[in-house]
Amino acid sequence: MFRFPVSLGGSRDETRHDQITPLDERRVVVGEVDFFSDKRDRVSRENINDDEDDEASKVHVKMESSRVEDNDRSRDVNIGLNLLTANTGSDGSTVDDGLSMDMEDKRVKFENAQLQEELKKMKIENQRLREMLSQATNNFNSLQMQLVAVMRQQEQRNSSQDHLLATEGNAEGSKRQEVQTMVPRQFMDLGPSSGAVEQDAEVSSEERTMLRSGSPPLLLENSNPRETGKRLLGREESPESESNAWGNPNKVSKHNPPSGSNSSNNNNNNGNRNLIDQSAAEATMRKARVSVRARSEATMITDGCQWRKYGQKMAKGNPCPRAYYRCTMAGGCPVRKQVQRCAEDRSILITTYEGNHNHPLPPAAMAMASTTTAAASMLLSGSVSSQDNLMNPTNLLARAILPCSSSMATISASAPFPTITLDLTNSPNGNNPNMTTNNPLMQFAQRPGFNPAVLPQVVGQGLYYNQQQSKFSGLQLPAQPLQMAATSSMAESVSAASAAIASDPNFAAALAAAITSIINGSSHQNNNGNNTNRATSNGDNI
DNA sequence: CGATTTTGACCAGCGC
DNA sequence: GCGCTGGTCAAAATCG
Repeated sequence: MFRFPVSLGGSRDETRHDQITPLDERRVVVGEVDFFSDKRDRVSRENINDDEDDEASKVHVKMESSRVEDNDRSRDVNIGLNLLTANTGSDGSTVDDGLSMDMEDKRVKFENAQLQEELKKMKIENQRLREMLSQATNNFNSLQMQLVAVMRQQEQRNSSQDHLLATEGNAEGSKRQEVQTMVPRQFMDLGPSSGAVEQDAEVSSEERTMLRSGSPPLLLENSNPRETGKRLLGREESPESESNAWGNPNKVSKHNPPSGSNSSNNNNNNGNRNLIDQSAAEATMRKARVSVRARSEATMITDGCQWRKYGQKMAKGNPCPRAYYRCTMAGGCPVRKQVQRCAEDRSILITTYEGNHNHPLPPAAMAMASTTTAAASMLLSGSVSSQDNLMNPTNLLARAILPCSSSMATISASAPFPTITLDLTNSPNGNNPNMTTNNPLMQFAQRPGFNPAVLPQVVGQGLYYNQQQSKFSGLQLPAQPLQMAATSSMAESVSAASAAIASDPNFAAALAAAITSIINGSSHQNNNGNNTNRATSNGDNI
């Protein structure tokens, strides 16, 4: 377990190495045998550097082929000129030139055929290498998930018996078994394919209604029905993307009283369960909000995404206006955020994220997405029970996301939306003065030149899971065991952290230490007297 | 000229 | 029913 972050990063590197090395070797074999000699003939003439790597040589191959064609054309041109000269002479010379031209043409055609054949081979090889790469990536993900499952098992073993899950009855036990088997499966499904997004869009509103009708009130209360009716139709997003927009659950919630009386119906729908789970999780994730408090003089924290401001309002009780932004990195991306300065301390910028990106993200933006997604998962997973102690998954996950989060991650019970607040202001009146010195993250954050507004990127850096991952992270479904929610959230958090290690070498050491401390601490965590986390479930459902 | 921001209007939920 | 509020829209203005 201690080696988890390191081994993950290492495994990823090794995986990459394992992937690349044979590929490179293979590529060298194919490339050198097929092209190198041919290349030398021309390279010697063209003074092309022989020290190119394989990728470059691949590109160069294409250039070579094109150059060959150019040379062929030039030959043709020269021949044509000769013919013109010859035509001015005797007929015999014309015949001779015609014969030589045929020979030349045949030779050129043969060379072209050879090159095309080699190109075909290269394409096939390239395809095979891609398949190998994707397979290796899938293997990596599955292994990662298995690791998370193992971690979770160990955590369960170490956790006390009065865990809040015990309150959910014995039936939970069987569900736990399901969790441990389903989670890796889910991760296996997190491949690059995006088809499931469309699948979600195809889930009928009735199914969603049934699903959500069994939700705890938390998952239902946040109806945002503004986007129903005419406005819904008038939105710029396509109907398909509309299903991913955060307005969609509102329509559903309108149909569903938050009574939770239909939960039995949900249990009867095991056939469509996975599909429904995903869509509902997605909807749930959209409703959850993650608020990041950071000290920044800028108007907006840097989170790597492209945002377009679509509104500004004066919020009650705050002299500072609240700005509304929408993600513009992809058309129909449902992610939005609100930016507002804190009324009490205007140096604090409060950024509230909502929704999940439906498009790949650059590394910097992945950070925000992964942080908010993991935090939302954390929030929702912890919302199932009113019991709150250190064994509550909320706290576990808070520690996973922010090892220093015992006093940094708070969940609002009063907000109209379930909102988790990641307080990165590190205010002097913080609850845990030792936090910043004991925690690698905060040590990192305290480095000179570190912008606290970018901390979310650092915390969640690298979780390159798009919609698929978001769905996975949102598996906190009403009919799903809480354990599953906790596991998935934990998995996501760990994934985010491990991805960060792999993607940000400068921060690898600090994060590795942080994650190590998390994992290590999970086995004996009830002792934290400094925990002041107000991780309470949203009040409406309690 | 396209993208982004500004800003007033509009809509729906909620409380009284 | 009315007013308040939060959230969104969309035309105009601005920016690069």
